[in-house]
Amino acid sequence: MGRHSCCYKQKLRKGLWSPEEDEKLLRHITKYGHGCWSSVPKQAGLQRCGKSCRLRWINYLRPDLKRGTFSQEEENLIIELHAVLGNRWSQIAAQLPGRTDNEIKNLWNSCLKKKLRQRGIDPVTHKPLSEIQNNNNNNNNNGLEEKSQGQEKALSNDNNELNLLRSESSNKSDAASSYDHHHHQHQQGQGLVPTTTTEMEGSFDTTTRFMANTCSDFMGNYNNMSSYASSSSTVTVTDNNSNSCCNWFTQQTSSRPFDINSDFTSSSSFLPASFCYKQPPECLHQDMNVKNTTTMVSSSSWGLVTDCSSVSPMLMEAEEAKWSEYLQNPMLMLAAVHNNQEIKPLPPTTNHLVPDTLGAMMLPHSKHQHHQTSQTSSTTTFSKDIQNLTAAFGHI
DNA sequence: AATGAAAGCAACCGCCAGATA
DNA sequence: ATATCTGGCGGTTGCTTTCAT
Repeated sequence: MGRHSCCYKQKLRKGLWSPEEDEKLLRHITKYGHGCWSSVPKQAGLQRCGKSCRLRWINYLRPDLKRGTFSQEEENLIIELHAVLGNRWSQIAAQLPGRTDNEIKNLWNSCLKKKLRQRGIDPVTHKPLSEIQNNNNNNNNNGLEEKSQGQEKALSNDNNELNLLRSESSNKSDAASSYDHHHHQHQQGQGLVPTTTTEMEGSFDTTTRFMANTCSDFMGNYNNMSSYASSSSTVTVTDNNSNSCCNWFTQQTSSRPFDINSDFTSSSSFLPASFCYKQPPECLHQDMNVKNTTTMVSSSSWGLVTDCSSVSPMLMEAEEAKWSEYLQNPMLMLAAVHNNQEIKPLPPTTNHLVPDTLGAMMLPHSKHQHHQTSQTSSTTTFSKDIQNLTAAFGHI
């Protein structure tokens, strides 16, 4: 139990991936999709287990990965999300496009925990350390509390942390200012919450920003464009009617063993049609200069031509958000908590949509589609995905 | 320059849940 | 109903790089 059958097989390579292996895997997945991961290594000619291939793709080869150092805003977001979600790294990662759960987990364990302790905040409970010590002194029987550190207790202290984060953000670096500037543009482009623009012009209001981002998530993984906007090669495309928006960007791949960007943009045979667009959809207005003739689209941008107007009221009334939405969009919960709104217990059944940061449309065998499509070939499902994309964009 | 410690990071391990045979 | 397979997640390990002495 616990060990996958593929791991029993002999002669499977372990350890670091070579560039040749990366290229094999990348070529295979971009051409056929991953389909059943257990069959990927055989089809791709790799001496690896499917699990290893999956991990390598998710954590390193995915074309929508951002990489690079985390911005101050990203760190703050992670801290706040951790206060709400605990060690649910995948859910936290879902709120940070281009970041992997592994990356965030590493950051947390190696850096953020330490930072919080230095600020006098317990990284587990998100409470002030002094308070924790007092509790320990007053009540030695705190084992249960430690274990249940849960979210309500963490949330009750969230304001402390928020204040700290806000004060830190008020002294944010130039880079962070740039980040906000771009984010502001993004917000305007989205036309989501009217109050957002005003608030963004003032102090950094995380909750407002989260809500805006959450709206984007809710409408199809179009989220956190600001993180892409921090890239010098970002192209923002907005719809003047404020009902749809788009952010076209080129991938930054400087830290990679080989230049995926150049591969993707210069070698059409290496790239499936759905990955590459020669030009943005005609219905969109391009308001920034394009540095590359070929533009990559983040998988998290799939479905970004959406009508947000139907969602904003829901977000503006977080109290109407059901638990399924809280689970789906933790920022909704965070926003509700910040507004002192009641969060009712989890209903017995939740039938929520789960955002897939990779984009279920792009990769045919996401968790929620896998079993529906497992009977069909990966080629067929990929074709369907392209059809979906065509439907979403009108044309490719 | 050498060396040990610390930090950063990639990858593996073990477990779980859902789907399928 | 049960066993098996598979994808996914969080915890952990171990290697590499950076830093301090």
